[in-house]
Amino acid sequence: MRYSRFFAPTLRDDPADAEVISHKLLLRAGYIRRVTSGVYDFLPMGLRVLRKIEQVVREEMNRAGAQELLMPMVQPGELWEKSGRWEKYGPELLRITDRHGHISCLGPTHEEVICDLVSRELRSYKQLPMNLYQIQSKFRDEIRPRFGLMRGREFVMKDAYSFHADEACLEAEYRNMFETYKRIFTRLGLKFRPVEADTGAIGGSASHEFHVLAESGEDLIAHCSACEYAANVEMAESGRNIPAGEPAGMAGVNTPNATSAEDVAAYLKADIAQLVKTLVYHVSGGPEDGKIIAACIRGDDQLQEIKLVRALHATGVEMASDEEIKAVGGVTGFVGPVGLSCRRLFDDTLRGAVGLVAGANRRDMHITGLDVGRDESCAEFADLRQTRAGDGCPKCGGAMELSRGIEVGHVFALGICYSEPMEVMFQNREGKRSTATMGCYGIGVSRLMAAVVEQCNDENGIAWPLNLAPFQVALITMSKSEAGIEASEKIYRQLLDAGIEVLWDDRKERPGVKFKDAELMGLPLHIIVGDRSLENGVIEIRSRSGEKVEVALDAVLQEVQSLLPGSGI
RNA sequence: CGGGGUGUAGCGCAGCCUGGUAGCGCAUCUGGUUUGGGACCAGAGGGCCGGGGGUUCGAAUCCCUCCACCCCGACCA
Repeated sequence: MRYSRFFAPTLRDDPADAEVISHKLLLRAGYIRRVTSGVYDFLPMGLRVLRKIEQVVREEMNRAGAQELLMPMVQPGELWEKSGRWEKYGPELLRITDRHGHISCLGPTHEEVICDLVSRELRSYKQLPMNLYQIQSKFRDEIRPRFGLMRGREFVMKDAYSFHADEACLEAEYRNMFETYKRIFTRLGLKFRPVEADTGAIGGSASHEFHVLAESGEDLIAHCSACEYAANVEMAESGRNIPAGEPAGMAGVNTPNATSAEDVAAYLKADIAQLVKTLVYHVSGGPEDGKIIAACIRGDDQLQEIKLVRALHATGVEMASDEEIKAVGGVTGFVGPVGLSCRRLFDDTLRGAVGLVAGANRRDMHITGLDVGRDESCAEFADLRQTRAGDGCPKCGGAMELSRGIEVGHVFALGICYSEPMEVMFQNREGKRSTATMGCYGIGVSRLMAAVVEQCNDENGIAWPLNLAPFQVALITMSKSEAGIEASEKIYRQLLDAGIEVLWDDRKERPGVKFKDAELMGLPLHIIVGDRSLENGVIEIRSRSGEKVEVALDAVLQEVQSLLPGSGI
């Protein structure tokens, strides 16, 4: 491709509305442009990279025995009514009505469509197992799209769905996909970590997320410094960590205007770990739907709401209003477990803890000497706190660490939560009708593009790995001489004939501009044709990372090929 | 939806407080001089100052309202 004809508008300044490095660089280097909130154009360079990522994913999925197909983006509403998700999914599902008044939606995921397809064709256990996948655009009307490709509303996803005659077969495929994902992210050159995860809205039994480690990641993951244990903090089992208080009788104490745990601890000169924070929530979904509950944790801990939701078998929780707190006998700012008229859950850490300080449910009052085991005989305990760095690993006792991650993949063992309502049935070995058991496996392909940039960049721009770069070679012609043009033409032809992707910067620009653009775009190899080296009969070849060699004009192709292992020579 | 912020040329910004009909840098176009790390000189084009309403002789500027975008929280690949 000749740069003079190529549509890759680069920007000198960072766009003001971009926050994270991948968003800034992908905009500046001419890979993407925003169309509307969370929706992007992939310019020619961006599409080239996206296709390369897709190809890695496709090759590994095919190798793992999955089959590619393509399903529609528009899906009929009835299918979602059948699975029960028309009600459950919420406003993230963009619902549309056609001219006939027929209700459809834009697919945020494809369990319904694939189940519908498979249920029509599946007859015998002999057809199983089967793993079908697609690489396709999804639409989720996200509350807050942000960070460019990292959280779009429309995005490219690889989604795979497997069907099995029994649990053991599903487990085998789950492991197969787990290993496949490790291969994919390794081939993409990423530092990543698989972690145990919540199953969330998709549902099912087992689930792992794959996180690319990056400061800009939106997720917090907890991982052991000594063993392999790693989990999303939403999920990570936390150690016991009982505060070391002295037993005492319960007593009331004045704490004027001290509402936060920090204030109370400071006022009473107590260790903040001895405090009990009582958080009051309004529950939605599950057996406690619409009720108010209280959750108690240590003063220096954070409540992990997802854990609370799971403990209640609910779908969500929301901080209760002042009125709701009052209705159960609490006083905002001075809420404590003693005397509340709602269901109360205590974090495991408080089991056996003594000499605690808690709100007294009276203005400007706390109580001291609380002993949950003694004073709350029918207390319920659950793991509610968020894991902190330094906590003991639940598997080996080693120290836990926290890192930020970008979720780029997620595997679920679904069981029959979709196949049952969608009636994906087959005749088993005994001749009986049986429901297929399912797994599903997602990879955020366009998000991966951002994740790679988050890990591969420097002060000059993007630094693509060789196998993902939109062009492997930037041919930079600085010479205006006839010999220089001729040499450039020759190299350009040779590389094209050899199947090497080359962007020939034939623009009438000064050398600095061309270097800056090639570096900003992140092209891995730069071939420089300039009068200075031409006079010595050589051409300069530099890598994006700085190494440089000089070779004779006739040796350029060979040298480039040696630097591009597996480039299709 | 709640909290904070921003909308002025393709990009980055000033002007607004204290109303007088729009400016700077980069980019673009023309001519010239340059040419191994984002050149220089001369000239030029490009703006319903986010939209609507109001106040005023007069609004980018003051008031009301709507919209869009960004950041922090609940969603997820």
